[in-house]
Amino acid sequence: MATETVENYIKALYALCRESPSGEAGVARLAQELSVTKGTATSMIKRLSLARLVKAEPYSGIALTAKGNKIALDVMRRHRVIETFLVRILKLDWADVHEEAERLEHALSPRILDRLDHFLGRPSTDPHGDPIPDAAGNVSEARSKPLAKCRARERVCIVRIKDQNRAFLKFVADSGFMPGVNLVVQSVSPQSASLVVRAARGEPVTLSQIAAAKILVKVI
Amino acid sequence: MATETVENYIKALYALCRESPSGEAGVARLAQELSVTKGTATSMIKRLSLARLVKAEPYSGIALTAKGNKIALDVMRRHRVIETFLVRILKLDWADVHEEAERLEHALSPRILDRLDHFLGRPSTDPHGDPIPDAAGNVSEARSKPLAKCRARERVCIVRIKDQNRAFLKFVADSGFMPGVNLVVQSVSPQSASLVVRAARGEPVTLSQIAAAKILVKVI
DNA sequence: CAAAAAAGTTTGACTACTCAAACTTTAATG
DNA sequence: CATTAAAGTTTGAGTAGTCAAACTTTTTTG
Ligand SMILES: [Mn+2]
Ligand SMILES: [Mn+2]
Ligand SMILES: [Mn+2]
Ligand SMILES: [Mn+2]
Repeated sequence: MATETVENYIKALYALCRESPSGEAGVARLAQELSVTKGTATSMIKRLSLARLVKAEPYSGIALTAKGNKIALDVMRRHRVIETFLVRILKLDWADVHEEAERLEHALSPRILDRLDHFLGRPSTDPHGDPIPDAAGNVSEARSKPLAKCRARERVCIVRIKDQNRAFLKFVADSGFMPGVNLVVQSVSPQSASLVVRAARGEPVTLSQIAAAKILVKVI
Repeated sequence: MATETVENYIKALYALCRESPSGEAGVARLAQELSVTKGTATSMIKRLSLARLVKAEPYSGIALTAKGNKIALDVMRRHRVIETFLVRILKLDWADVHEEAERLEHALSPRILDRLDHFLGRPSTDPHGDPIPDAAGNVSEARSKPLAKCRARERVCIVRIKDQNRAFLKFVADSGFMPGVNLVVQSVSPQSASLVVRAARGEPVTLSQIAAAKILVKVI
């Protein structure tokens, strides 16, 4: 079994590879993500490479192998099932569960994970709208686009918040926004790089492009 | 925060001190309990001593300090709340939950522990009848005696099974015995070091003194 | 009580993980 | 394209935890 540290590196690598156009991660970002020095990250990459969890050439990009990818998906599955449990059953705050799941994700056995998943009714997404991979590692991401790309008068439904930052999640929730909530885009102002949206029975809220880029929606 | 390893040592020390007449633990038993060598245990004791979690003189007994005691009770609280959750909510087998809780007990934050405890209705004992310390570290052990000490025709109620061994728990459960179950002692045979007991609507079961010593009961 | 057994300690070595700091390679930019 | 800046690597050192094996102290027991 991969150690907690290895699982954290693999999960970070997965995310970095996703968001990089080349599909490869770099040591500097990885180190930053995990709050370790570049040297530490380099030596871990060497170990992961030896264990065939990543493919990496010196001074070049890092990519997960199939084995590494499966571990990343397993950890994400545990993380998201736990978040769902914490919010739905234990009524923890939406904004707090990420940190909690960050530790618990390493302590769940396959048996407990499955029971928990079953108890929750096999949820397909977590409280933030992040898709939950199934036990085999299949992820089905719902089609969506950033709210920032929407036009005035569009009617959309929030499907996902792509930021685990507590303050941001707090702000989003306080504005009445959550996956499943319907919005109307009232106006778009490219000059001020912001847009005004309104939930079903809520006040109009102004969002910067940056904030709106982290809210994924589908047209209804 | 104490590491997972330290928590396991402290918890083992707590149990060993309980069951020793002198109230002190020894390195050999500790090492055996944790499946490490005596040398490893010795060096850990030195570290725990430096951290003021135990009091220990070379070649003499080991005792927990107040600080160490509180950690032991915290870990036991987490362990038992988790076991209760696993059995009551996730429907895991009585005999399996100990191993699972052994890992999870190190990953629960105070916040999650409290929510879980609240969700379960602040249980006072775990599925094996072990008392759950409260958040302040108070334990209230129900008055009880070993089934092995009972006389023929006594009517008793099982309050606790003092053995986490899977095979033993399996046997006990298969015999229909659990905390809360009422028993009648049908006969006691000192010669064969065994006794025959019967649950309300169950077959008579023969138990060795050794097995009966691990089943705590109260007279009804 | 002397010899053997058990309990406890020390030493040297190893893995996993980490940092600081010096160093090398690659990328960016005037 | 020469010079910085950024990215990546190496080295030396340190902590946490572990083992094997030699050693010392205490306890048992014939
Ligand atoms: Mn984590
Ligand atoms: Mn999430
Ligand atoms: Mn444990
Ligand atoms: Mn128990």
